[in-house]
Amino acid sequence: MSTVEEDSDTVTVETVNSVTLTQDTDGNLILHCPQNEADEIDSEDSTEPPHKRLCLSSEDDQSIDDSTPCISVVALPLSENDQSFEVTMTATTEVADDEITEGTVTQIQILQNEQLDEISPLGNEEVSAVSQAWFTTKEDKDSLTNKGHKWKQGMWSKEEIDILMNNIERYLKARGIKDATEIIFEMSKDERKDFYRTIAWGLNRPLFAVYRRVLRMYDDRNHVGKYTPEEIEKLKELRIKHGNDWATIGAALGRSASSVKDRCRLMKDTCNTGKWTEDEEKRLAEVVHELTSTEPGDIVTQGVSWAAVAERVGTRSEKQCRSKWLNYLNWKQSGGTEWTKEDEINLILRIAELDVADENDINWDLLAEGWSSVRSPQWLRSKWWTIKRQIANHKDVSFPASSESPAATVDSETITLNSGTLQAFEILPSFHLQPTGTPGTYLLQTSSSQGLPLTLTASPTVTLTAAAPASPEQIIVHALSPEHLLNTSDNVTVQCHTPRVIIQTVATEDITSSISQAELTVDSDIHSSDFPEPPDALEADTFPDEIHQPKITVEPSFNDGHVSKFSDQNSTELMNNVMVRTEEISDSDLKQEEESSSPLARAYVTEDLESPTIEEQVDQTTIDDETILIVPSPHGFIQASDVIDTESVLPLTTLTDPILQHHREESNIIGSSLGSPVSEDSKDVEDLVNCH
DNA sequence: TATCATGGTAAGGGTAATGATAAGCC
DNA sequence: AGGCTTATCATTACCCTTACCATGAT
Repeated sequence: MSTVEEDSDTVTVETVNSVTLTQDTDGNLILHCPQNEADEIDSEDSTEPPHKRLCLSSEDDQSIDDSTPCISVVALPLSENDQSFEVTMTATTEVADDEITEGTVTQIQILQNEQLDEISPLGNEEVSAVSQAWFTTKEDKDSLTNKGHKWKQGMWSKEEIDILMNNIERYLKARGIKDATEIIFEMSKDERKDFYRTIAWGLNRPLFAVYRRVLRMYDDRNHVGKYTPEEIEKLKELRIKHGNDWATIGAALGRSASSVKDRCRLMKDTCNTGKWTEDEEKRLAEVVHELTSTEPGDIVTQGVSWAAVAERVGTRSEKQCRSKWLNYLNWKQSGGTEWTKEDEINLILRIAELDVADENDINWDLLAEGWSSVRSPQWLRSKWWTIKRQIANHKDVSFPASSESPAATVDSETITLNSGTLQAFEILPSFHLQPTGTPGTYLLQTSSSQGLPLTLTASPTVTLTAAAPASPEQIIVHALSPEHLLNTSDNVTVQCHTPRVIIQTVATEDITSSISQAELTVDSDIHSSDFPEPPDALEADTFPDEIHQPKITVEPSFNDGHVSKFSDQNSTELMNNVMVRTEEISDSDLKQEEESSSPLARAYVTEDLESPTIEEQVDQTTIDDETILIVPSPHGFIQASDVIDTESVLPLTTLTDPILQHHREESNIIGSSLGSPVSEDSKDVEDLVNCH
């Protein structure tokens, strides 16, 4: 039991356990409390959050008066895996920030979540064995690992930086210090005692990592930018004069010590620039193999001392050597193949399949293994980064996290390719693809009148099925009569027998041109009987406050179809997948749409560019992995705020046999126009409209 | 004196972004 | 041929970990 108090006031917050009190940007106080250890052992079933144990009391009953802050407490269980919970407290009378002194915080900030497993009975000695320990040696780390500690490594996430900044901000306020640089660069060790420990609260990083991060952040000689030729010249002189005294050199140049150190690493009098000569490449290969005791043709991506390699190569820096080797030479030597569009899609699919919570958790070595067109794990990682960068908002897109904040994770992934293959790849915010109680099972929620192009099977289970596209360019036809959805129930459960749902965005002109030369694919639901009944948890009571909205549950059944499946075999297998596709249309487009009542302009069609006949496609539906669903949105993706009227979505009924029959007749002709990207001929669109 | 806590430096492996250039397309 | 776009190769500023050291307190 620990006691938390606002030292300047009368309110005491008591809990049976240790708590962490933090403050968010809105000024709300966040009380974070780990569940009592005794309750949490293997308690998957014990879903009762411990918030009932919280109690607020007044420290001094007599002192209660108008100035006593009234604090409301809301307990928010965080997740099923995290036995801790979060409490948001709102004070109705203002609690000044500087009243929360550092001393108070020291008492409050005892533990945060399950990683802080050494609960101190007194509260202020132990915070985290990780964030409070200055450890850099292997023994220290092994020791902590053996005790069951885990900590984060690698690049800092935005969230971590936010926590750090908040901590620093609070520290400054508590001490009445304006600028953190005073503490970091001017104060003596003694004066800033506990500074780093205090600001490391809530961060699951070694104290040393926090220290480094803070130094860099507040060093105004860092992030100065590109070195000018004059600076380079001066740097060379200083180097001769001061050797490896980076601090002195940096001070003379107005750069940080690490900056000048790093810059010097890139400079070598004997360094060539530009294209590598054959001789240089040959030398590099020989040196790498010699130093790593490997043979030409072996794949070497780790354990290379690049400084030593560069020394031996002579004409290139360590960075140049490393880059050349990992991005080209090793791959070339070991008989690598060219990277293709299919590889790109395959990469996206495989990463999606990994279902990792953090991009840093991706094992690139494993992913690259046996993939002949991947030049190295490092290269693959940068390839992924390049793909991601092709979307405008990639910086706002967080990687899907599976367990924390369910609604904000899966639904925010957006990966757009501007190549000719996939126009986009995203899980739409509007769909609220929310994890349910069943692992791997999500609730896909749509707006109320939205008719998704789904194929209904036995009610209430709706089955997503896919026609088989022959290439990534294909759009698969799928539609669902809105009446079906609405008649069935307000909550429709859809089970999807596919590895994943990809929600794809296409521009209006893209789909128009697609339609113009498209051939329709017969809608096939031959797998409908294979699907198990949905768990009860997915029924109507899942979202009691939104029962008027159709809900579609998508249950991915991840298979082990990996590189081997996609890379070398017929591409017809490649996109036998379920996709949810949206269209990018402007508001005026929507308006026009309503006026003209021509939803068929965005019909669900299959653009078959590679399969010669419709029959062949139907046969391929036996390998349904993905389906494309097309839903219009002015944003290119459906936002929660989008109002999607039924009119703007093609109902299933318009894709019944007459149309399909019509296109079946034409398919042999159109199907021969392989790869032709755009056709001005809009006959198919007109046909669809007419049929409607 | 030995040990620990704390703060610090240097080396080097690595990432993310940009620049330069080649290749492809119209 | 020339301009434009895209892909690839090369470069570099910055990031992070590891190993090790210094110093003062206990």
